[in-house]
Amino acid sequence: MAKLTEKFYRQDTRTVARALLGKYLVRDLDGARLALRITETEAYMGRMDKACHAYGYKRTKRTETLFSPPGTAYIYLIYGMYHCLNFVTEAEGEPCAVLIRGGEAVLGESLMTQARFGKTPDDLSSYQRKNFLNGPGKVCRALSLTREQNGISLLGDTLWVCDDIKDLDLVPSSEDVQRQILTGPRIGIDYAGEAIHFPWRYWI
DNA sequence: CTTCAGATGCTCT
DNA sequence: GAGCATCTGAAGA
Repeated sequence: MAKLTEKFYRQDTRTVARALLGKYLVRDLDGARLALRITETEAYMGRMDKACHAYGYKRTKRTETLFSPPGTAYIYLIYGMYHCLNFVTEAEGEPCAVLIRGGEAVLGESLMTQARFGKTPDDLSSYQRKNFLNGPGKVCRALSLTREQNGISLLGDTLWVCDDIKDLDLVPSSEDVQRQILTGPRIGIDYAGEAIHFPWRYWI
């Protein structure tokens, strides 16, 4: 299994955020395998980024995970009922991360729709189908990720990223080709001062 | 297609 | 006590 290694995550956070686009996020759970193709990410640049939870090396119980080695999953609760999945990046001790904002289901879609709506794929509305994984809370719900998985390693056996769909014994579709990367400001960070406008959101 | 209100609980000041 | 890296269903255009 061609799992991305720590070296991949130990790069500039924006480089990682761009490189993750088109790669496959895999979740193994109770003997089942779920996978999605990553289509949207955001870079959170640590000590000098007012949008980052650990801005100025702020160290609290919640941000402790950001100080873990690159390749660690940082998962936190947001708005009382949703979760956001991040990958810790850069050298250990630099509290930087990439937020996984969106994807496309590749494997285990029916388990994902059950986790999201308690329905089979065929029973989704067209609106639900069209907007299935276009948000960080949706990604976590579909993959059954909560704070219980905060701090797990992406080098382990339950959650990881691979480069190529063939690593999952699946056949590439025309949708899987890498398309042009677009950039823009990050979402939902109105508190972040000048950092509001930094174009550190990436999507394909 | 868009807007809108409401849900819900943890985190840090 | 305030605010939050959000989502959903319902209603309107």
